[in-house]
Amino acid sequence: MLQALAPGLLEAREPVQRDRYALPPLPDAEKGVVMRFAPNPSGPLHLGHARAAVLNDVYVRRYGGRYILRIEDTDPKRVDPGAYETVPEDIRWLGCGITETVYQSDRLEVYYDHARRLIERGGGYVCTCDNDRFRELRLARTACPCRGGEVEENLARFEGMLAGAYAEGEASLRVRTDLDAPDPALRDFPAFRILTSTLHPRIDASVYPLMNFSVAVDDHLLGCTHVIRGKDHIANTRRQQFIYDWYSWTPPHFRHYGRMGIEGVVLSTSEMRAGIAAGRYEGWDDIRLGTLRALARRGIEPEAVKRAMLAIGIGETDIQFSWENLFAENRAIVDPVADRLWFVPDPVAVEVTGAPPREAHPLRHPGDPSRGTRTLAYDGSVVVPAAELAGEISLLRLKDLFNVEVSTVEGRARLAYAGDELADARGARVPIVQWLPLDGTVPCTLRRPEGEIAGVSEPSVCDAVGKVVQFERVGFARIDTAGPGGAVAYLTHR
RNA sequence: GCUGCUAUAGUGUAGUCCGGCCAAUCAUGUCGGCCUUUCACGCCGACGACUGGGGUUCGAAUCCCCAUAGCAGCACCA
Repeated sequence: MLQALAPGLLEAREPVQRDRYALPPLPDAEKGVVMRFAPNPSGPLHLGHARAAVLNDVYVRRYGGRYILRIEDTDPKRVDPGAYETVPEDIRWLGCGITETVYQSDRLEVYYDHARRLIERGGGYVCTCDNDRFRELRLARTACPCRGGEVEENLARFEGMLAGAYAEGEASLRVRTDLDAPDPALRDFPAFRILTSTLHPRIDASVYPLMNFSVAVDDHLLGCTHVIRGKDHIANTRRQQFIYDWYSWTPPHFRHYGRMGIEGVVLSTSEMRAGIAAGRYEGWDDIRLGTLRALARRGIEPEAVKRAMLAIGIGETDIQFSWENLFAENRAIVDPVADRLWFVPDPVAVEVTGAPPREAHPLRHPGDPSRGTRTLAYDGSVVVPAAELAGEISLLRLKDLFNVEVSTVEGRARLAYAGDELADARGARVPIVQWLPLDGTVPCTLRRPEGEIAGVSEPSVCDAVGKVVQFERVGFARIDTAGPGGAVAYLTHR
């Protein structure tokens, strides 16, 4: 219509209707990309990891190419053996298109070999200085005594490190950078250390590469074209640049997104582990945690996480992640598919007078009647939420049943049949409440981060185990377990 | 302290590179209304922001400077 009347107007009014989930283009990506997600296997993945995993995944899908999952397990102190299982599981749940998985602990010889080459090029030296001493020298922009050594000597000392000639902490291999670098963090940073006090769960080793070395070597060897990571790595990117320079390698394109704070949950893996050990949390999927498995348990769809991350994008601004935004994404996904079910919180049993038994047939989904109805047999007594009887209410409608008058006799509420007409309830602007037959309920606990709500649900809750349903007038919930003895559901969000 | 990054409504985000089309986009949120046998979904409307101060310019959210704030790094962690 408008198109016909004023075609020009329509066009003018359409200013780049940008896709909320679109990401900016990557440079030099037209011929495909190689990207990686490189977590430390210290525990299950959380929302912070999801951002990196999703951003990289989406770019690989967009441009085509390889997506490497690189397990960065070069610090045995920060390896949780269980994470070798849980990390890939979480990645699978998120739906990332990983094409290959690499374990850094399998590649120690590669790193040793490159260490030798670095030394040969004059880019590395074995340092046996005391830590505090070195720190002072670095701040003073002064070379430490080890820095001037010959290549042959450094090579020999490095082999000594590998052969066990030095104890933990006695020697390290440093990258020769620029002592005048304005940022002290860049001056002759370490590339390898000796660690014997903690055993590695997968390998027998005592000389480990540090992150900046192994990451630079792997990114190059694995052919990474683009690296997207958090802003906290900016200093590392600069450090790694020195390594690329020593080998005359072309570095990948780097992109750093801002810090993401998450309201209300613990994100630190060590803190979560401590809480679980202390019994404060039930496990890694405790719904008060920010792990992906906790989200899954609550009924958050991976696609919702993905969309929320894409909406945030790769901006360099530090942001505060808001659950509201994630919930909105999830609601949009779940609302069209979730079956409706009645959950009566804090149920009160009440007798209803004046109406013979009959059946109610609420729709499974109001937007799709073809999905059918459930059957609830009213036979004279019902349970309703206590909150509905609390006020000065004189009239209610039992949903899909009939209207009732509310009265109080000797301190107890009683309901009396007040007609079938929906219009009466509408006209009186009276609440339409969920109810259940007194003898046809299953005990149901609705668990939320803020606490549990005891209630009852209709028996068909047992058919929905593992699914997200909508408890009408309460919110969406994932049915965790259910049987004749009772059900446990987790509130997803309202 | 040193080094660096960032700064648009409650939250997220577009616009910033290449000043004017920005009396600033979209989403979410909150409030109000409509629809509806759910307080869901949908629809309509309202609310709400360019950190501050200088400068350049006919014109600045956009460029420059200063200030302020937040964050990060300065680990033999990733």
